[in-house]
Amino acid sequence: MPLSVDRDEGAPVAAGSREYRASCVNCRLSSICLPLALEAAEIDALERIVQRGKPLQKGQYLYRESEDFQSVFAVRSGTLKAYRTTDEGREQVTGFYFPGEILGMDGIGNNRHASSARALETAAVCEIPFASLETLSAEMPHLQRHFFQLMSREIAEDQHLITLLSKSSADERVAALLVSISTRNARRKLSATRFRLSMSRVDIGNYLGLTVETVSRVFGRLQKLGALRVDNREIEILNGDTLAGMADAH
Amino acid sequence: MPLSVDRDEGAPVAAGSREYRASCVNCRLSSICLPLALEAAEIDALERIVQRGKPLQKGQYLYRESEDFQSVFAVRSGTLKAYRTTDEGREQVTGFYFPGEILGMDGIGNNRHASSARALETAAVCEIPFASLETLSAEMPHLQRHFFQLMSREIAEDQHLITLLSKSSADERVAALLVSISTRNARRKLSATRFRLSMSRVDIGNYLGLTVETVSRVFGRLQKLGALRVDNREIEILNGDTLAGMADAH
DNA sequence: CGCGCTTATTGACGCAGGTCAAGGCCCGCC
DNA sequence: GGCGGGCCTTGACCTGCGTCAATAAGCGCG
Repeated sequence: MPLSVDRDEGAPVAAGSREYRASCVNCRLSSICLPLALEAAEIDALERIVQRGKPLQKGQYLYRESEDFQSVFAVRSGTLKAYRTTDEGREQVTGFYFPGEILGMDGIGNNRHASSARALETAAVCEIPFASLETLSAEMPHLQRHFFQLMSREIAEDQHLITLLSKSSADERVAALLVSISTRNARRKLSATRFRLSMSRVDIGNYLGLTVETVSRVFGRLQKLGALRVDNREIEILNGDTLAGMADAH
Repeated sequence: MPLSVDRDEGAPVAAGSREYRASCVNCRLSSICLPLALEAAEIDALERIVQRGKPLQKGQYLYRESEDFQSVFAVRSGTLKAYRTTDEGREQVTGFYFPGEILGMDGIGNNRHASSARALETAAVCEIPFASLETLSAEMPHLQRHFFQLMSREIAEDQHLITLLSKSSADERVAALLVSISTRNARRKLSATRFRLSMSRVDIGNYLGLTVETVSRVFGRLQKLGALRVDNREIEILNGDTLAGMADAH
């Protein structure tokens, strides 16, 4: 019996049509995605540049490494992973993206995507053409600031992951990921203690610099400790403090 | 006998006064630091907001984690390291910054510095108050774009480091760092094959997620392979191809 | 509703790199 | 120029996680 069910969160509250043109105004995620300080007219202007495509199926690419960079994307529903492929063909997952979060910003630097992104489950995204965003930012200080901030936070998060990879044990890494997912769920008013992982053990391991086997064993250990209940991809956090303690130990 | 000597590179070509107000126009690093497309009037405007402080001595802080964020900084001479301290007091070096490079951008996200920065040797920096930079960016599209690009590249570089930490052996990590330093030297018209490391083995190890002992052993191995000549902090790259091959193996 | 594939768990074993310890060297300072 | 404290190297040993292998448990699909 599943512990929880994720629903389609990005959809405007009272829309439900097959049309993909939803509005930021009605979007439940706008508080995460947009600068709070925008005024109605500004949201309107922004709204006009945002494009909505048809949903991505599980496994479909949103963009691929070294493709021309045109847009950044906001997740409306579902989860995506971003990853880079090294010359020798190995993958490194660089992030998981949940509803309300923005991805693709690593492509701005040299006008081509520095990573690939694909859907971990059926997912919908808003496309934000970067050229328009730049123009608009020059006119709307709040928006400009917001994007500087978003990018800066991405840097700070990457640095957090760097620290994790460089200094933490397998247990600490997994705990940190679970805490991160839990926190981000809470931000989206979902349960912080029960959720379904949208990513496989392989993806988790890849992201955290561990093998599948190790991830699996860590889940086992955390369960034995009573911090967690794991039923395949369903997770219940039984002791958030223990977990948080491990997550930023060291 | 030292293999090479680094000189003060940031100084304007023909200045040499004790005054700290130098000009971007004369700065030999402007091609790295500034957007190429700026016009004279624009450089002038930028120039007016840039502040130059007195040089930092080795070990001095440029800024500290969780201090109020006011400015980003461009390195004029010397080298700095940026690092974060985890709750338990461990350090993680997140980057080394050479002349022409910009640091401090991770503080924009929540108006406080996400890392600390200190000088690895005597160093001079240009301070760029971020509020002024924002205002100016709104008026100068090239500048706005330049900063978006700088931040994006920082993200891409962090992701590179993530991959390195997650997937590479000790040898590969050290090789990658040396290649990176070499490339950045070349960009600044310094020797790509002979240079003096401004950071200690401890810093290198910390940055790469290795212990000092391992770093030392790797230097030994690379030397035995004939890829390198190491004399304390003096490095001579004897076989760049071997090194580059190792750096992005995997 | 059962076949086959992908995903996850569990165990046995080996090794890269961490840890501990000892000794040498560089460099600033008196 | 000699003293002292950091920095670097080297060796011996240990361990956490990777590797390999076998089994089980989910899940789409006919």
